[in-house]
Amino acid sequence: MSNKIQEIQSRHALIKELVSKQEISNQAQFQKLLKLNGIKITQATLSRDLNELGIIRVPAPNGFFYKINTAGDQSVLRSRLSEEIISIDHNETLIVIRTFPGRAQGVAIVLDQSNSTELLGTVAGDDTIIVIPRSNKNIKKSLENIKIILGIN
Amino acid sequence: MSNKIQEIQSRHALIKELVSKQEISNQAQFQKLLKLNGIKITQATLSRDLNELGIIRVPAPNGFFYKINTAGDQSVLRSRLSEEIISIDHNETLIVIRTFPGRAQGVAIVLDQSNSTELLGTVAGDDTIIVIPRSNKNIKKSLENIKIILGIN
DNA sequence: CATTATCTTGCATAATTATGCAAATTTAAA
DNA sequence: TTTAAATTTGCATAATTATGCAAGATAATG
Repeated sequence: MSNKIQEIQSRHALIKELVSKQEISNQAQFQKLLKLNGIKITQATLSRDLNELGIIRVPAPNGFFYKINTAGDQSVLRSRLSEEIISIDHNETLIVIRTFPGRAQGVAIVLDQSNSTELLGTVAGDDTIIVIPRSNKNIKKSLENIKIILGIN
Repeated sequence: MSNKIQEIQSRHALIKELVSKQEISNQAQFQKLLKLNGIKITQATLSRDLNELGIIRVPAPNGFFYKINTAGDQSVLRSRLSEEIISIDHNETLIVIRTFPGRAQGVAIVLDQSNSTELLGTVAGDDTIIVIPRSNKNIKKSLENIKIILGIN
């Protein structure tokens, strides 16, 4: 059998399919479902697959279930992040980032998740982000920090 | 020691604080950090706390780390305002409140409806609220005011 | 108060997930 | 094709997390 990559990709596709269609609570159950669909792998491989796909186990009132980690996808966007940004400006107290329409939320999430101590937080609308710096005194430093996080020169 | 609830709430607050400020990769490490902050609990209790708070362990390229679950079951939390709040911070001119994902609007409404003369207004995103104080001069007073309104000690 | 019910926690351990290593397979290179 | 490098996988087990149970603590009730 040639083309291992396709084999893995289709297995990953099935895993994502399954996780989105039913509530799976552990890997043993997951394994069974895969088997029913003709995919036989060990728990070890499944564990690796789930981590690669960013599929996580979340607690719920009635047990646990697997779901796709939304934050995981942000890393993919990071490469094109700078293309979504129109301008970064500031006054004495605030930094304002303008983005393409509908992209503010996505960009803001990256800033939030950077956990930079320079930034107190962000609020994003549709195409505008307001960034609150930790202090007004070195706001230029915060600005530099933002540019680094977003990968802008 | 009376008022167990407060004790638990402050422990939960510390847990949320820790998880949002650093990358914690397992419960043993978590336990140590809590101990450094004067909270001694077993791994079992920590496990229960994390599940109650919807804090999950997510895979990353360089290991695992805990984070607050987006789209967590807020049903449990909905009753307790203070449990929805991760941190309250400020700089010279603004106050920034971080909340659980999707809870910023709900918390902001409480602040808005308090009609406090200390607060000019709020702007809320998904998990961040910006509060604008009446004056920059006594921002700490506004901070206290907010904590009273939200029932935080 | 006294009594009962509810809640919280630790202990010990079960349940579950992650991973080092070696074998097998696949891909790349010569 | 042969050889070498890289990738994938299973096995066994380590590492980590969840939980039944009992004891103690707290809250509720009369």
